[in-house]
Amino acid sequence: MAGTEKKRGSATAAQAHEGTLITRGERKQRTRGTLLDAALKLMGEGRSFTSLGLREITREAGLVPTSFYRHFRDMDELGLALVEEGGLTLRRLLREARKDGMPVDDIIRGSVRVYLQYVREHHLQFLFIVGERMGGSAAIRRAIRTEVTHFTNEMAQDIQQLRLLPRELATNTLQMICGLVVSTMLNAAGDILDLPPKQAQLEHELIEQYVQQLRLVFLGATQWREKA
Amino acid sequence: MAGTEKKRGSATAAQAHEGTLITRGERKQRTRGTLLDAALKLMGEGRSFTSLGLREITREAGLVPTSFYRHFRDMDELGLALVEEGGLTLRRLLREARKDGMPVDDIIRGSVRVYLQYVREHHLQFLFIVGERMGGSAAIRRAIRTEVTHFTNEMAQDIQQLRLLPRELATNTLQMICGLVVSTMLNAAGDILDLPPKQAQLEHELIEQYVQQLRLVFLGATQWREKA
DNA sequence: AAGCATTGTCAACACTTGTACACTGAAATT
DNA sequence: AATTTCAGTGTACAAGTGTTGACAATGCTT
Repeated sequence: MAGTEKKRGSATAAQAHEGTLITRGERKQRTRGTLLDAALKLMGEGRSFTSLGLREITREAGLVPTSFYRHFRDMDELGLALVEEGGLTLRRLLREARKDGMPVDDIIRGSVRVYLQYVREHHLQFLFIVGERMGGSAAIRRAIRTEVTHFTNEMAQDIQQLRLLPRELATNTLQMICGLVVSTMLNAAGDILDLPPKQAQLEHELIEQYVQQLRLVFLGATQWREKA
Repeated sequence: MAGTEKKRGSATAAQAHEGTLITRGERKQRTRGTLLDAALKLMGEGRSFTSLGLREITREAGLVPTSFYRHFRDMDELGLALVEEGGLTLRRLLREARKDGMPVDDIIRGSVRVYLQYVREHHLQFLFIVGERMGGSAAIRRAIRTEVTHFTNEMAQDIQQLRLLPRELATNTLQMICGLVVSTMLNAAGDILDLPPKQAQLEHELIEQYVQQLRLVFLGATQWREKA
């Protein structure tokens, strides 16, 4: 599953003289990417991944149907590749947030703003993750769940290191809290991406609601006392 | 959409003498139900609604494909009927909870237990609602959202009447809180229904996590102060 | 009792789908 | 320079799809 790299090590005199580099494996990965992008694009047009067909995707990618098999055994395998890609996108979100640091005056509102901008920048990936998280095939749901759990744990770790919450919270508790935060934000992503365009008013209300929800969660977190 | 009742009022000598009542409209609604059940059953076997076909459903229902059109214009319309059915199931949940009253010693854990039992009793409906809430067709997502919003508002009303939270909370705030509660419980339903069977350990941990999350939310709610 | 309305059936249609197999051309290996 | 490997092509097929139209049976109306 991970490490489909072959070894492809030696790399003799491959990408030699012309501008467009041409080593074979690279070309392969490129059209593989074309397939993934085609799937995402179709989802962007309102289709759900589950309803996509192999032929539809190769058509969109400008390939002949049978080429599909050179890259994926079936649609489920392509879906798993998309999950992996999406997982990477999630990590990058945390990494960037960590680097930039959050606005200190209103951490939560700032975070939500940054988050939603990020969601929009990668809206196809989020469309896929949020849409298939509960509706997709068993294998894909499972994979997404794993990815989201990892994300949650990383977030918990970050919060601990940045001391954003009282540090007497047990690790389990912290994870539980982050689970709530993450599911809320995935929910938010789904709602926002589903909004009819150019509805600034509705959008603002939605955002404000999610800001409040997160405020509530963090308020609860600061008051939390471990059970007896 | 609502009120497909025709008038069917007069009801001459219809359900006359035999045990099985046979009035025409009744028969129709019965096979209509068979179609809905067939769709739900197929989902229960791991398929997602979006991936179901009209033929598949009539086959499962023991009908010929063309009969489908006597009841629904297309799959989307059947989906909307399922949403309506699901919405009804949600209301019943609130109604029963209201009637039974909650255990006073540990309201939250009790509620979660009752809720999850209810989810299991109607697992097909929840499978559908939770699964298509973010992944289905635009029309279906919209309908589910409406239904969930209504549910949320009813819940807010109940909480207010039962004085389960400090009554100085603004209506908006209360709805915001209930929104968080509802999305958390839908999330819970999705997780629980996706659990491999006979995994009592995992299940218990999951439940405990959701109990804690709701505790956190209510803790935050009792501490909430309206913004300036 | 006669006529109308409507649920369900049957046969057929034009497509689309996933997959198999043989083939081509060029990159990679020898 | 000769040979092997393999991403991408072309053709073909069996199976499944949504939809049409004409028809049968039976409940409902008058």
